[in-house]
Amino acid sequence: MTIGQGDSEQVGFQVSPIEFRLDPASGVPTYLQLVHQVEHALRLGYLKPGDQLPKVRDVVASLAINPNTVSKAYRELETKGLIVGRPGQGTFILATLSQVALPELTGLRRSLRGWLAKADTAGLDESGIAALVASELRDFYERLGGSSTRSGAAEDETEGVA
Amino acid sequence: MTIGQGDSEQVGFQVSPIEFRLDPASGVPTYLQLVHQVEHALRLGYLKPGDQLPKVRDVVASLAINPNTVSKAYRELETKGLIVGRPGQGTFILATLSQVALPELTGLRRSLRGWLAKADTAGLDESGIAALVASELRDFYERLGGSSTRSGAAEDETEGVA
DNA sequence: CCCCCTGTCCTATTGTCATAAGACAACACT
DNA sequence: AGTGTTGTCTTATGACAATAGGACAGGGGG
Repeated sequence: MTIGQGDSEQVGFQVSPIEFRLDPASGVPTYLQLVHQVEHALRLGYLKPGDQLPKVRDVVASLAINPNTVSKAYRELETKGLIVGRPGQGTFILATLSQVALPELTGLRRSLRGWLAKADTAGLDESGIAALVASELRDFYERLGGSSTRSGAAEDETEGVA
Repeated sequence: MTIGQGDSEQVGFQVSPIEFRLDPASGVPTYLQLVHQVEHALRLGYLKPGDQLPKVRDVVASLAINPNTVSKAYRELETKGLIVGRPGQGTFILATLSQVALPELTGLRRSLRGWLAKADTAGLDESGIAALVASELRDFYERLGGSSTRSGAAEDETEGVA
């Protein structure tokens, strides 16, 4: 039972490997939160070309928002060339934003978890950690002025970790 | 009498120890960005009770925004009991949100900087780092459900990168 | 073929954000 | 007392976000 169309590859996930969440306190528009979450997943390799995004009506049901809001988010992602919507089938990933190999990313993730545990132990709560990270992240890239140790230029959107 | 503890000297800073910044791409309303920045500074100890915030008209001048927007931010902070506005004088910090002693926070900051450098070297750009941090931060507190693990002191430096 | 599912589009309405321009009230200093 | 500074408030206007409700178009399976 193959799900994939006659395309060159197969899917593997009928249900989406991503689950949207909303943070009403962030102040970020709903449609932008959806956009950011897809972009984040693309950067971290959680989503790859061919993967299917949640169906519009599913997102509507799970988040209790308006179809137009989801549509606006998907439209924005499609404009960027990241996804494509196919009526009757669903919405699918086209490109990737991943920059780092999986193993390296796993290492970074693990050490970051260690730091988080340490921050938690020190008494910082989620807001405090977010504040500290946001502060250092800003300082870090302010000091660099855009020049990374590697190469790479991208000045897309930035998302406050708050 | 005014609220100032001492009456002759309490200053030390005519100019505020905080400087507002705006990120138009974040989607966060301007007035909320100001609110968040003050709260962050309070959590990290950059601002303490008695400190003076930038004058409304100064913020207006430096950020090129409307006085009403700054006023809305300050009003929100005043409602929360964090600051107080005194006509003719300025706006001042009332409470603190700091949760961690300075030395511990400094340690956390240092190891975080190390991690950031490592992530940068690995090829992650600002957006990628923000994505990774946001992802792990969410996972971390999702797993805890709100219960912190603070018991002992943190002594081990986060792995790698000194 | 027909029906259902999918994404997409339309109009209208409501609420919030940000702006402009001006006025007022409390305080410090001369 | 008078002047200038500072925070606060009012009114009106334009833009955007999100909603409701309905309609249309492409694709697949019975």
